Amino acid sequence: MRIGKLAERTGVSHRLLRYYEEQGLIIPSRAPNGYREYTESHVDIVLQIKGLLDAGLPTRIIRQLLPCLDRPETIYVPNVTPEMIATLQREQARLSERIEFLTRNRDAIADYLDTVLSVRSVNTGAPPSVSPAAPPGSSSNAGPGR
Amino acid sequence: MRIGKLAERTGVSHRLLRYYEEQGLIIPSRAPNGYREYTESHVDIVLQIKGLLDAGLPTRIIRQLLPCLDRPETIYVPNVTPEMIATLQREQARLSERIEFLTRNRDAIADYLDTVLSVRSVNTGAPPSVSPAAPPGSSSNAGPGR
DNA sequence: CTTGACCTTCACATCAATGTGAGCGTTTAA
DNA sequence: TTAAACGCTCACATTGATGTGAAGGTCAAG
Repeated sequence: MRIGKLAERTGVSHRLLRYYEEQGLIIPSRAPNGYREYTESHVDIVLQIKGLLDAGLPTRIIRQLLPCLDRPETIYVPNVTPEMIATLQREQARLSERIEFLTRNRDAIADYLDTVLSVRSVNTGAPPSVSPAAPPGSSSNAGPGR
Repeated sequence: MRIGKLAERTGVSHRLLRYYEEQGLIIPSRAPNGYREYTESHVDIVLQIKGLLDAGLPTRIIRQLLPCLDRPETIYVPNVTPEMIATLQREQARLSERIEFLTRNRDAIADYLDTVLSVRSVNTGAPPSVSPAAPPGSSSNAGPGR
């Protein structure tokens, strides 16, 4: 399929699809006339990219992650360097941290909503307290942060 | 404390602390000479902001979230509008989505690492080469629409 | 053949999060 | 009293993810 169709299927703009390509995240083939040609699997990949970007990961990392988020049989890359493994482990830890942090904050919001809604429905009495989320490991983030 | 101390305590640069202020995320008082004066609780708030930013939330949203993630005494339920509640509920859902997505991806990375490491420990010969990019048949995990 | 939809590249614009530095005032300590 | 260290504002620079538009090529339908 061509770029317009892929944009429609994924909800990602033409511009961004070209940007992803420029960043080395997708590599469409070209028709004789120069048009980009995408396959069905590109739909999944673009959705994946979109999700990771939305999750706050930079393209630089996504580029490294993508080959590892595929089906098990297709994934043994010949030249898997120790640095690559280290990067993945780091990123895995980073994701865990992020997940924890987001979870704590989501729960804090939930508590807040509970409090507000219950107080609202009763309209009097001392407002209960919710505990805030402590930020994770905090300073000196090794990787080049965003 | 003044801005230098806060920067040191939080690992956030002077410039960013002023930026957060400009964005309405922190509101220090001013000494007679114009210097910003921060309290102890600003340390926590800045750490909180840092974490949320790192988690991919924009300042615009953080601004709305912060009053709900604050210290117990401050949760005195101000004029909380229905729109505010709706925003929070939306953001809560968004956080949940993000958490799920990140979790799936983290687990996918974990699987990959497991595979690679176990293959590595058994592997005695050169692994067969594989097509460099975009192997067909990907359906591992489609991103959540948004 | 012309029109319109779709594609191409190139390039400038924008927004958020940061960095950096200039130019100037304040505090501190030798 | 002077220098170092710190603070202030203003403002331009940069990076990453996007938008937008110009100038033009391809192609199907009228």
